Amino acid sequence: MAAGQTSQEPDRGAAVPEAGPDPAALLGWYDAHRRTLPWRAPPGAPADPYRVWLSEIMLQQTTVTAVQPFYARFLARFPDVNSLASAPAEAVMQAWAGLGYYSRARNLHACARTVVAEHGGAFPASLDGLLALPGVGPYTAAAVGAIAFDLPAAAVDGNVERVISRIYRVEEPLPGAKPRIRALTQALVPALRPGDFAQAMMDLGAMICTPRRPACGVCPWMGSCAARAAGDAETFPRKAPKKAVPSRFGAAFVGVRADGAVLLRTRPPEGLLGGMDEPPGGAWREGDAMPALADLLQEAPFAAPWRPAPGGVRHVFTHFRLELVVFVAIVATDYAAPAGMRWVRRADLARSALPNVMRKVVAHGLEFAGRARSGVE
DNA sequence: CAGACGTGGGC
DNA sequence: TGCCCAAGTCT
Repeated sequence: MAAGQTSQEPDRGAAVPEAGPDPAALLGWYDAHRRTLPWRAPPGAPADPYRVWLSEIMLQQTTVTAVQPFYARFLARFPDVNSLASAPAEAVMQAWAGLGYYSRARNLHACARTVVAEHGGAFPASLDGLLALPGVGPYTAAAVGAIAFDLPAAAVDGNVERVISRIYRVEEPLPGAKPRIRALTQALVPALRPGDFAQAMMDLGAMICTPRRPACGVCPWMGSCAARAAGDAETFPRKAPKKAVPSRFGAAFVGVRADGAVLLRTRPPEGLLGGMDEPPGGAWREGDAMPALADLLQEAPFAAPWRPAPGGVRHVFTHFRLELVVFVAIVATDYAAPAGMRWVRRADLARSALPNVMRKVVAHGLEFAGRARSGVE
């Protein structure tokens, strides 16, 4: 659609919805068009709270496509809350490596242990009980409550914010509009099938009421949508302008043993990539350009014949861009790991808790080491 | 409450 | 390339 003007008031002449959105109409659409997802119980079957909770945590700020393989592997490895609670933290971080937002994994593990220690292994069936669990906020508590326990809770995620802001043409930008959107949503939650209603709202947002080019022509609520009537659905929800993301620069040091093993350490438990593995690295400094190689080399974790691998590694985080020079040094197989670090054999790298940015660093360093050893450079 | 917190895909 | 987006939570 044409985006239309961005600062308009409701058109006096525009068509106006004849009635409010009907939850039953949405449920009817859901029964016919619902997505089949691995964490979803078949129609009419009760949902497993553990699986619902696990999927909701994984899906926070993460696409269904990205979650699917992680969910399958994770569930195979930790089939129930007891197996997760009794697992070591490293195993959980390893299973989460690559999914991002690693505090979710820490909180997931803490949550499983809380459920086992304080709730006898059963998830609390109340909103307050769920909300008290680590990593469970207003959205997740409502989603698990509605889907797994039939609580008439409003699970308001990004999909629902988009759907509701269009239906009612909410002019206030996010995040300020959240309380209003939540109240508007809560008023629609049906006493029967609240879990299906929650999932229907998400499917509607994901399949029909999409951020760009919404398929208003096949929407079960098209007759009740103020934005559709005004022809500017795509401009909702209104959002506060974003800030520019700064760049940071630094060095990573990939120590490679003659037998191919790589030197890794584990990051501190809190903060960026908390609890995840990495090759040792220097500080990441904000700026406009990469510091001189000689300056970066000052931060080498130990003395070795460090050489910069051509190209480096770029990565984009939510709040900054990162550019790393990857220094590589090949050392003897009997070289002892410095304090706080360990040698990880090539075959074991896949089972380490390397976040993707650090996987890129290791791959880049190993590629250069391989070429250097075969004398191809 | 604004900022921290990953990653990959679409356009 | 760059910007936006995706089932948020915690501090």
